[in-house]
Amino acid sequence: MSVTTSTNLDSQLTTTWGPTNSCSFVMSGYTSRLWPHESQPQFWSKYQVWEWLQQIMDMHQIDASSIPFQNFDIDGHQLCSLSYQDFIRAAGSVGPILFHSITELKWSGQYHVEIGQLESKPELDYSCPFPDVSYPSGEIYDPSIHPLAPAASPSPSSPDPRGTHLWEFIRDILLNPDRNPGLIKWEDRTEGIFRFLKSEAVAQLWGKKKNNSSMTYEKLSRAMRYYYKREILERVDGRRLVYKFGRNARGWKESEK
DNA sequence: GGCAAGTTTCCTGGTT
DNA sequence: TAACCAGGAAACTTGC
Repeated sequence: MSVTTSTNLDSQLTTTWGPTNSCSFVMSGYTSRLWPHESQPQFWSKYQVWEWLQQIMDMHQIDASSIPFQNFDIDGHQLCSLSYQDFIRAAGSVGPILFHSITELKWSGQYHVEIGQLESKPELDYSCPFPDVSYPSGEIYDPSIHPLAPAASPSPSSPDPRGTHLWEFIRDILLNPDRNPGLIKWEDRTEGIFRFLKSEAVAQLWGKKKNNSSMTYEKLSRAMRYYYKREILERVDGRRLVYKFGRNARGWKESEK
């Protein structure tokens, strides 16, 4: 049995980078480690469900790879309709934790409805950092075409009119933190130093973009290392999962925005 | 079809 | 021991 409407990576990515809620991200400000209790989980988007999962993983220090996120390619309404057994089936030993969390949130949301007299649907309340940006429904977000990111600059040696190179893909994730749910983060923004937080997740995203479901971080990192020679990346010795943009990488500096 | 660029895949060996 | 890093070699994909 699967609680997911689709278990393929496509759906997972739609969840991660999906257009529908690309701007609806109050939750990106999760710095307090709280999701908006005002936002009833019934109204969550797929993206928000995914973020909630990430937060649970973080809070309980559970390895994100220990549950199949694609099993949660569902929106808040569907999530709330899952039974305890459904959670067990979908997330194994993590299921009870998820069930407990969502139950609490449902009660919390119900309480807010009662006292708040259905003030407004949370989805309508989301601020959008990119008000001019909209994505056609059903289209997977491609960070390389986001207006905030400089147009994917041609690679130093040859332009690729079709799309993004790996380093541009990485750069564009970094430049769009609201769509970067803890995958990669800047270590030193001014120096161009960044670190992979979820290396395998990034690899899967890259694999999705290249239509290659067997992509792994091992392979991705090999491609990254080829950039050293071309000075698109520089080595950062002694630090795992840490890379630095080199002199031939374009478009990552704030001054270049 | 040939070529080049940019990966992708596999591998061995070293480091953390 | 696992995960990651480094880099060689060959194969593959794509555009020209």
